[in-house]
Amino acid sequence: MSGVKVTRDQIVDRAYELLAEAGLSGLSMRRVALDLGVQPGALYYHVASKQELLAVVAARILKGLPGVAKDPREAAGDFRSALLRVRDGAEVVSFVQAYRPDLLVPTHALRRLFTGKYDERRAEWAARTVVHYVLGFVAEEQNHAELVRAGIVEEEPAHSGDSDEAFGFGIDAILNGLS
Amino acid sequence: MSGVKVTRDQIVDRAYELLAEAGLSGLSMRRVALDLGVQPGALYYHVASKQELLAVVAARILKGLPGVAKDPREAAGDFRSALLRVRDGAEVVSFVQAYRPDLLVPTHALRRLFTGKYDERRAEWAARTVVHYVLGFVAEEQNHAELVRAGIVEEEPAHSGDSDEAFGFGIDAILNGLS
DNA sequence: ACCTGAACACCGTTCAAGT
DNA sequence: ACCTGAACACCGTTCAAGT
Repeated sequence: MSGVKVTRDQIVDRAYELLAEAGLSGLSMRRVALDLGVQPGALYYHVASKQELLAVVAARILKGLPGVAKDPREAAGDFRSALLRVRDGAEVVSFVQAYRPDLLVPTHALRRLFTGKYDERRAEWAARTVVHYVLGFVAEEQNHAELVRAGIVEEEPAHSGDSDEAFGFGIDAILNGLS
Repeated sequence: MSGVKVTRDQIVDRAYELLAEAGLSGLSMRRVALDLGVQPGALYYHVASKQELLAVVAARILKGLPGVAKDPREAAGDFRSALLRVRDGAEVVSFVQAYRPDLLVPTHALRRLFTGKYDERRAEWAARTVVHYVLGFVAEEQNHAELVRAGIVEEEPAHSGDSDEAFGFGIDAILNGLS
């Protein structure tokens, strides 16, 4: 009836907010449409598919990450922090890395940091090694958090600083081995 | 009408086959029920939820992996091979690692291998570092493969041995840094 | 150009009722 | 004990028709 106008930016904004608030299972095309006061089909005039939408959302998750990082350790930490800011952030970014690897800033930034020590091929591999570790680590953190939230799994008594230490242990080992 | 009997094993078997053949998007409770000639609701007498079913399927994916591996490098390679044998294997195992970490053999095996060099906490961290890397690496490999299969992304001309080399580069660096 | 209305082909899960 | 039938509350995507 009404014929409300929607922009691509509004769609991306709402999708990002839904992801942050409700996680990946709460982010549906139909819910985005409902929140924007529009029929589901209307979204497909602005966005080709949910996958394309997720790619743009992933880019937004990583927006603000330094294109040129100081050192790899800090870059990995910033990467993890950005992922943790949004529910299921690692899963979304992990998918997009396979979908549109060019959209992901951290890999570029890390590759540049290794370009001095290695040839181009190995610098790429080194960057991906770090990225894979971070994504794997945070994916487990967030999957666990989702299960706790759903009441399927009980929270472990281990205090939260523990996972920071575990994360640090891992990248230190990796960066150590890479140099 | 008919009242066909189904066992939990049949359900798990069919779920595993569907995953291997059609990937995670092809594995639905309704499809499993259809293939077994039973109504969807019947499955819930044998299995609490799809998540529980996935946990058992994940255990089957990793079945046959040595509980006591020779060295970490070989253990990591075996782990990757097992994941690659089934479509979306890494994603399924990644989820189950957060759901029921106790079910996963490779983490145990790797932890044991590090128990000599480290105290208990660090041995656990070292094992998880390797596991996170392997899961992250294979998840990207398989996500990419799914997108190629769906025709959403074109296959890259890089020959397949390349990813073996990239994988080896990563674990070598990690294991190097861990010792 | 952009949206509605309505459909298509699906999901996971629950539960009274049947055997 | 185990299954059916049927519902509940959803999905992503397409597309003729309207404005």
